[in-house]
Amino acid sequence: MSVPPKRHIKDVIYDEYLGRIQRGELTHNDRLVDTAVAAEFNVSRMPVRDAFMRLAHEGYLASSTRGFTLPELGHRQILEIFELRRLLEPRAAALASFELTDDDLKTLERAVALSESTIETGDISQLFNASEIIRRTWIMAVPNIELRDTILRYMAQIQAVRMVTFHDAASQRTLVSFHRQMLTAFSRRNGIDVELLILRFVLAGEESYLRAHGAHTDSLL
Amino acid sequence: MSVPPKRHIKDVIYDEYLGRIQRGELTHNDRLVDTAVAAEFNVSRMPVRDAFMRLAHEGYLASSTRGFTLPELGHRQILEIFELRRLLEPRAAALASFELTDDDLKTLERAVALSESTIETGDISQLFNASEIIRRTWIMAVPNIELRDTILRYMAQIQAVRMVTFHDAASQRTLVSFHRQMLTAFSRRNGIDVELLILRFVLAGEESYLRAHGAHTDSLL
DNA sequence: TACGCAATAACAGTATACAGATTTAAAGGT
DNA sequence: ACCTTTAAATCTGTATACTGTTATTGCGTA
Repeated sequence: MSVPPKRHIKDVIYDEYLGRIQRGELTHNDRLVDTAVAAEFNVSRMPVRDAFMRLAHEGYLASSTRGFTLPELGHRQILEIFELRRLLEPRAAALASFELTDDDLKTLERAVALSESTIETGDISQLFNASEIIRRTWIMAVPNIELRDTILRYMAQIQAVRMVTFHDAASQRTLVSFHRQMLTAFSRRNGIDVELLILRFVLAGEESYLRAHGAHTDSLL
Repeated sequence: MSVPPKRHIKDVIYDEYLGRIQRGELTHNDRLVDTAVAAEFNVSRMPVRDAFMRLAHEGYLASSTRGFTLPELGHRQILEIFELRRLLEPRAAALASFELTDDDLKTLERAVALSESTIETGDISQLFNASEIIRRTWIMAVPNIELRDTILRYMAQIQAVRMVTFHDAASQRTLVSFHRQMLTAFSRRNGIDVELLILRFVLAGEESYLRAHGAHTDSLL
């Protein structure tokens, strides 16, 4: 008989908030307090606490003496993670290129169309969405599970970088152009092209970030 | 006045057991039960539970319905982590090569001498120790903290691989030879040499593992 | 208005208690 | 002896209660 897999409360809460974080539904103003969330779910503080502590240890949340918030990544930390991405993502994407299903490619196609439409509309949040869909689609196709999980771990960095770069028109056009190129490379299941393209993509992201960061810190002087 | 940094019990327990695991002081026969450890430390179950759950989520322990044990890595998982190591460790070691202090190099020198002495004595546990010292020394010198933490996370794989390869005489000699070469490359602070050497080292480890694994599974037929 | 200080509130860490699940042990039947 | 069923022990998940620490608030003072 089909056993309802009896999920633990803490796992339900964990998944729920991991999803919210990864979909960018939380802002830096949100303060998560276990007692409040516990009341919301009609459970005790403990499973919520377990879930939040786990998210904090994994880097998705920052714990303070006053609840949990989104982590504030330092400039240095962001640059360090760019180095990790340069090492991991080209290879991972190349591996994924052989695994993407036709459905995945259709998803990519729709997301790329969405991405390109934002050039006209200037709708940043749609560009956010499109980027996220594209990224998740190929990452989920990475057959090396350990590699995939390692990449998934620095979601917070991706968000932080997007936050500071998406408002720059030049970076925006570059991004959309990369999206189109990714679709092409993935569609051809050309691992070599994908590997090089993703490397260039990460490097371009780093450049955009440095440019935006420089502009921002300059304005503070 | 100097504030004693008031460490939480759960963090003390976490550090204690992380150390024991990383030093290889636990075997697969050991079953860790929070109530038992709690009694040992004269604390309640909760902080011990927090510590063990964290270790489990980080991959250092496997949780079952009956306490925590060392994780049993599958063949596939071990191979996947070898791929991660190929991508990360050459670069990380190259970065570390510029950061190693003279003290670090002295430590490496002693460890390499210890490693070489095991060719005569055949003392496997000493080879274990030497490998661990060498590895930890250069990893701790990696200046990119995110990269370093990522590498430190798959300690369990390292242990598992050592376990199955160290009893093979050929693998043993190869390992000792690599240790000597690492000392040379690190001493010269030659990033290029180090990068290539570590790549070859990881590849050799993978070969040894596959050989040992093949021999083992063959014997089961 | 700005600053320092104490009272207060909010929250995480820890303790204890209990319930649910699962393995091990025991008992009984073939 | 061996399989099946039942009972007991064991351990985790969750709930509730308490404690300690730290941020916040509000008051008094310059």
